[in-house]
Amino acid sequence: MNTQRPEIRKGRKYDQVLAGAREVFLRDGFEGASVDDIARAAKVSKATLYSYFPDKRHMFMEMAREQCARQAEVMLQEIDRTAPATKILAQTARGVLQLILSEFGLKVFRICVAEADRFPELGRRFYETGPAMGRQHLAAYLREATSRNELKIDNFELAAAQFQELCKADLYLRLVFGINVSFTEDEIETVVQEAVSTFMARYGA
Amino acid sequence: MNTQRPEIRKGRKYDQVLAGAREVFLRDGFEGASVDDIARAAKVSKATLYSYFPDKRHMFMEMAREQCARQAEVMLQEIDRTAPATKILAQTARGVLQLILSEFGLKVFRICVAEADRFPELGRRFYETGPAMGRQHLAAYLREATSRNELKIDNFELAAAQFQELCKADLYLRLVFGINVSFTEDEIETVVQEAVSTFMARYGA
DNA sequence: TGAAAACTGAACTGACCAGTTTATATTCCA
DNA sequence: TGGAATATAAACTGGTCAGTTCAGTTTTCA
Repeated sequence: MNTQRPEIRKGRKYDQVLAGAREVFLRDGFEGASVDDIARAAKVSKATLYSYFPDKRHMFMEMAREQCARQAEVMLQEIDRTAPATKILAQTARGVLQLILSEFGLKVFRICVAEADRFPELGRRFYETGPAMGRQHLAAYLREATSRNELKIDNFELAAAQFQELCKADLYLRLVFGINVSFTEDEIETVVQEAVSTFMARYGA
Repeated sequence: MNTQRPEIRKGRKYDQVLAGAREVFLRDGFEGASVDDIARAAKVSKATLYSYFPDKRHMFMEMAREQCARQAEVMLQEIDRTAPATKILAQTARGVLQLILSEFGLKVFRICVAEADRFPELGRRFYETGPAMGRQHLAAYLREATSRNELKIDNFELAAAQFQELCKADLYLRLVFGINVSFTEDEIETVVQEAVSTFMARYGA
């Protein structure tokens, strides 16, 4: 998936720049963020920014890529792969929801959706390092569980995609469109359990 | 749901204006669309635009609201409510997919997602006239079918939301992030059938 | 038919912004 | 320690855009 190493990094203030970019992009969105603001937030001159990145878009893309990688790593560590399927699925569902319901997850999603047709590379990269990556890991698990007769699945990729979608039921659109700003543990847990139940009703052995 | 009648309509060129707004907003997005372009496309002066709408946002909102209502109406007419559940669900799934995979559906979704936090009313209205409306109709059907023992459901709203999400599996994110521009009938039909199968596995009587 | 309502075009205001340039200053390391 | 790499501040270019204003024209309808 790692298309190629861009190796854009040059100087000692690179991390400051990414931090400033993260702060401003997440606060103001892509169009809303001004490069001058980012330079100010990063305590760096505009010329320095432009020595690291060819333009604002690449600045955003690097910031998003780096954060996604970080978040994904956290999520994978938390999962206990020896437990029974219902437990693993519930853990996975909680992980997915924690990520996509977080402020970071939501803001990056918004920006990537908005920019995906003016800036196709951004959309593609987000899809691949985000949802597609998660789905692949999940599909791999589903294949394992099927091979030891814990689950019964033909189309692993689609089943994984279905599970991901089931996790969002009710909650995600309400968040994305600003009906709710956050949810209680109970609301989340209900959706998690219902997602697992529906999934297991179809795919349980 | 109809918060209040705005009754903004004033003059004889109102429909031209909405048509121009639709053309330009869907082509260029919200930020990308310029009011001068809309005026040009609508063959109307800018001053006339601003006599109908207080600002660009309200222009967009009216356009979107009117289109959503139109699309929803079409969808509801197509459904044969006397058929067995699997058939009705499959029809519904096809309807949902046709709408959300359409150029219009996608573009409006993109714009509403992007603007939802700068312009909360837009997000709310889209959610209510779009996904929430669809879910309500579906939940009402699920209640009927449960009462005649065709289905077995406790939480109608959540089940409806689950079904809506199942319809999107795999396809929707690939469209939103520009991995695919369109899908074959076969791809769609597979997702429809799998959505229905999973749903019925859990909720079939 | 004539006055009121709606519309026009074009200029204007006031603002914002991506990306470049340049002369100068700081930091690094061989 | 001195040259190379890196960073800075600030001005500048060339552009975009929402929304207003106004003098003048067209349409409507009583």
